[in-house]
Amino acid sequence: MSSDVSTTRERILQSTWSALLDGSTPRVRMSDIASSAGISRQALYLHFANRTELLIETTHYIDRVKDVDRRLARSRSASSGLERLEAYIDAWGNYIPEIYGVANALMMMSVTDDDARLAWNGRLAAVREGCEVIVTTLSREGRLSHRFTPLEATDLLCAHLSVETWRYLRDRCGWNQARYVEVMQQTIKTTLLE
Amino acid sequence: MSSDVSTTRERILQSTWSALLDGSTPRVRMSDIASSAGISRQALYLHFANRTELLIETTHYIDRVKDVDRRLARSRSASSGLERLEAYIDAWGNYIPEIYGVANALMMMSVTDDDARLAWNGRLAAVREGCEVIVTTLSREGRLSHRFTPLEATDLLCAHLSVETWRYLRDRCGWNQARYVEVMQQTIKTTLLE
DNA sequence: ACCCCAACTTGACACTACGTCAAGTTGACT
DNA sequence: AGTCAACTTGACGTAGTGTCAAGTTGGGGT
Repeated sequence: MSSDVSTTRERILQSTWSALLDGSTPRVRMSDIASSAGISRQALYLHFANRTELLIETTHYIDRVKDVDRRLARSRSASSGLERLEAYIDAWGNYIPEIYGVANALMMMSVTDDDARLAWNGRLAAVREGCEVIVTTLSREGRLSHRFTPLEATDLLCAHLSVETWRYLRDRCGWNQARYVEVMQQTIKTTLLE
Repeated sequence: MSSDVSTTRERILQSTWSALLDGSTPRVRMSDIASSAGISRQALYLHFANRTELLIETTHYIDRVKDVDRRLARSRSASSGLERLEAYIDAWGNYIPEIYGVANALMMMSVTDDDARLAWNGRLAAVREGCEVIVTTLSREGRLSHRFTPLEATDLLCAHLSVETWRYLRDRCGWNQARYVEVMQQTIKTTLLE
């Protein structure tokens, strides 16, 4: 029945998330996810058309479970540009660890799979939109550095807050999450503000 | 004869480089490289043990052809930390476009292939060593920001100069190479210096 | 009590790309 | 004329994705 379907579906999504969460596994296969969800590999395809769709649905699952909207709400509702910036860095910077595994898998699929590329571009566009609002607010308040155009400032903010930069400092350099956010707060403000 | 061997080998390395240089190709296959070098796919394995070895040898080929040592010499020979930093950002920032294709291919192989991972880690270690010298010099001169430890400053410098950040600003945001270097010069100095 | 149907299972297969193996061919040098 | 290194062709093994076909199973409706 339909409640069974949704239960299995949730179990698959949860398994996908878990499998990708601990970056230890180099490449999570469909069969890994299936056995971890307690079903056969072929049964995955009764719920998701292919690996890309499964990954995309998993990002939506994480957004729902971790309530990404609530996290970002504080930034949107802040009055000053500076408060918005600080809230955004905090919210997004602390959200990256949650979606990193799936994001990374999607990024790698983007090389060969158009759907994966589109989906990942969509996620980036959403982050960029958030950055754009902040930069516009800062610009209007005259707090934006004169060294960049608002467009460049948005690009730079996105680059600082990219998953790749997070991975570099966390994985490769061994920073802890709190220090990562702290340094990003400092660095981005030093870079972007007048 | 041996001069033929070296000619074929060079032709393979050149083909690999060219094929990876225009990021348009999603994933360059061994057969692509072979036909572009005018030999059979199997003949590649007479010159290189596997795809990873071919990629690693291609990075060395590029280093040789583009004379990476000469490019970095100006940074090493500069007297002040600031001059070293500026020369390094210029040299490395303008070297990234040359090795990006191969670097990216190596990074992607690193997920599944240990040799690729080791080789890429080695390249990063070399860059990091360069960054470390600069940060140490700046620190000794008292010009380093008090916001970070020298270790953190080195990490941040590496992150700013990472291939990933270059790709983000160049590919995704469409920056031109000159502006990328210019903004990196500004941003890194604003971030790291007292 | 019976049947049905959706969710699942098992097993087989096509596809791609890497890497290997074996049996030629070719051409320059001795 | 013969040898050897560089190359060719063709076949095969492997891993992982995705597809197909033929069962099995258990809960619900009649």
